[in-house]
Amino acid sequence: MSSRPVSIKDVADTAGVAVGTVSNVLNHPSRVSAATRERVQAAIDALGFVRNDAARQLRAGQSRTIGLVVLDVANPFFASLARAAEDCAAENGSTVVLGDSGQDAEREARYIDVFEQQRVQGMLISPVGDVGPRVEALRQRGMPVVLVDRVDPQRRCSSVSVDDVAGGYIAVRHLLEAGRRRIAFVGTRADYRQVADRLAGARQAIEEHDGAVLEVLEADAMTVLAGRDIGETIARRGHRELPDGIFCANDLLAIGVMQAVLLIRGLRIPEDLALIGYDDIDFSASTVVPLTSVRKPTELMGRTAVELLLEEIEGPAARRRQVIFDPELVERRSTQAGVHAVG
Amino acid sequence: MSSRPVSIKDVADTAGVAVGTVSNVLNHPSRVSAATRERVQAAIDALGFVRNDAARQLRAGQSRTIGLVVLDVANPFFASLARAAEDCAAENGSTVVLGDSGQDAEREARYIDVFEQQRVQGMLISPVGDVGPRVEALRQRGMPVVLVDRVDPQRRCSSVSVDDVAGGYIAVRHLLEAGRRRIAFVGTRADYRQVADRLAGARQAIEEHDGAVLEVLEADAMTVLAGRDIGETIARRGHRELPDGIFCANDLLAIGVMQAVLLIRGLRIPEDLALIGYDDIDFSASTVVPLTSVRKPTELMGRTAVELLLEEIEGPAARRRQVIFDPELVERRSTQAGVHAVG
DNA sequence: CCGTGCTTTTGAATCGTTTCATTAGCACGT
DNA sequence: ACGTGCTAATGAAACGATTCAAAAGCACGG
Repeated sequence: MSSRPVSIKDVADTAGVAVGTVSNVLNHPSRVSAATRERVQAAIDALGFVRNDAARQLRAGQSRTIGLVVLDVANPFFASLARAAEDCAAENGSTVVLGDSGQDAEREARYIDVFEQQRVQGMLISPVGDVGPRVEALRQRGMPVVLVDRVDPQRRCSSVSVDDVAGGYIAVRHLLEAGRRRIAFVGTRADYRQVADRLAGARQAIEEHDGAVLEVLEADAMTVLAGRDIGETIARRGHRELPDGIFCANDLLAIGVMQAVLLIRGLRIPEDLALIGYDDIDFSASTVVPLTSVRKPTELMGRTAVELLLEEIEGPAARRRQVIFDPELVERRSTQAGVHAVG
Repeated sequence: MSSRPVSIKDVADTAGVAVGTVSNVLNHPSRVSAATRERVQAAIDALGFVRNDAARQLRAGQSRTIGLVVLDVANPFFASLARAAEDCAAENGSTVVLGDSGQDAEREARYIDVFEQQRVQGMLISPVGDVGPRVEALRQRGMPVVLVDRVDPQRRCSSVSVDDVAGGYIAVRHLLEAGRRRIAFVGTRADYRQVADRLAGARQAIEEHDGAVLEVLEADAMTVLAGRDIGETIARRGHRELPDGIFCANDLLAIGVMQAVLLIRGLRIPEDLALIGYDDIDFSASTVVPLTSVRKPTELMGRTAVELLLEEIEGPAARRRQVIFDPELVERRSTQAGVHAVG
């Protein structure tokens, strides 16, 4: 039974060198002669020595860890953002540890506290509610913070986010370019700013195009079921009142709409009706008619967030930057051009 | 500009007490008089003191953190397992930090190393490949480890996992109880043990039931697309060769099969064909015909994993336990009883 | 005034590493 | 033999918290 954890001192004794030498083998191998290096390495292996990060950090005053607090790991957006952040951090010799707040402000606070006590190099936070004061306090104590998927209205810290107005614009312009003119927007009642932004973008695209009209349909929720309800009411309309292009505020709604219009009325997508969603969830590639969608540049966001953070870690005086990405269109069959059955 | 991080010494000076007293305020408030406690607290607030976990840990020799290494945070199973583990850990005064190996053995190894250097209390690992030797080494150095979603063949450490044979059995028995007799199993060629186990369970249920027959259909992959291919070949069969119950090795396959049989042949689910999947992914509740599925007791697994780990942390001599859960059936319309159109 | 039995406070020692000024060792030219 | 200029190795100090034996403070009875 192992009695006591193996320390650098034990290694030094076994190898017959001073502790400083062992430390040098670990951190500055070039300063140590090859022979000694080997002897020390042998002792390390024999004893199963593992560096104590607490002591190392205490002395160094800094760790090589980045804390990432996300709203919901189950959300593929955050999952793949985390993946990208980890990759980028690894390339820079750091490690990302993940905390899942689960949309709970209390848990979020706990993770922020834990990470601060652990003296992480910095934090990436996708905040639940208003973390303004909290972030302000962190910054005052010199902790670098970058907001993810949210901008700081007061520009106190850097952030990466996505322009949902641009996303809505892209989506509807795509419908217009495919020859559609009677466009419907399906979303909830501005619960989220995001929905309102997407609608604003949609309006903008419509206004730029003579003869295009936009109709707004309000769903109960952002779910497949709510989408199916909307789809059913659309499917029951007379031929003249049918839209020829539908933009849904997220993919779940779009999938619901698709299920309803295909099955109830037997409408054809995209011939009778072009359909576009938002978020590009995994499933959208696998629907009966593969769904065109708008997606955030997730990997890019993750990498950029880490880069902004490292920038600030290296030069605390660095200017705060709000990086706002444009989302990108993912074209699939649901909006295929050239098959519009002009009615 | 803050010059130097605030230490317990600074707090002591400001409050006019000794460092030991400040430490006592933080860790054993009852030992300190109310007046002093208040004075110290005021100093802490004024200076914005945050405990240095590295120093604390160095002295204490142990942290209050549990490391969780998962195969893929984007997988909802792990996401919700992590959530449950966090809850359970929080109730016991610990915090879970998450590392995503992304099915990459190298990243997995990195996280295990980092967590060991951080001297976490213990680790929960859902291993990529064979972590036998690695885990063995960890254990030798006294690091408690619990495997998740995998058993250690050599029983060296505790584990929580799911009995996929039982899952396959439950699924097919459910079909049989709904009056189906010509059952088809859709899966891949034993890529994963899991698929083989589910098939074994299916066979077992069939054997217990006179007059029931099982047909095995081999898909190219565990995807919606592969399921659609299988569904198409089924849909093209003559009436007599049609199965009346299909068990798919996962929900994606089942969804593909559903798309194909509904659209191509216009078969009715569940009247003509009962369909059951596996995993109970979010989407299965939202398919055109809501899909019956088999799910792992995710939350229970997360909590149990943490409990086993804590058990071992508290009493390193505790017996290793392999906890194997039975999966549970989630009934939805795709297997609804009493609507079988007997052919 | 002093001893006794409390509670409260003190501060040095400790954890395991890194750092860095110092010493040791060695080769070479004079 | 001795200084010079290297490289390699040494070991004490420092990081910031916790712990704990010891000291201080206090109330009270004799």
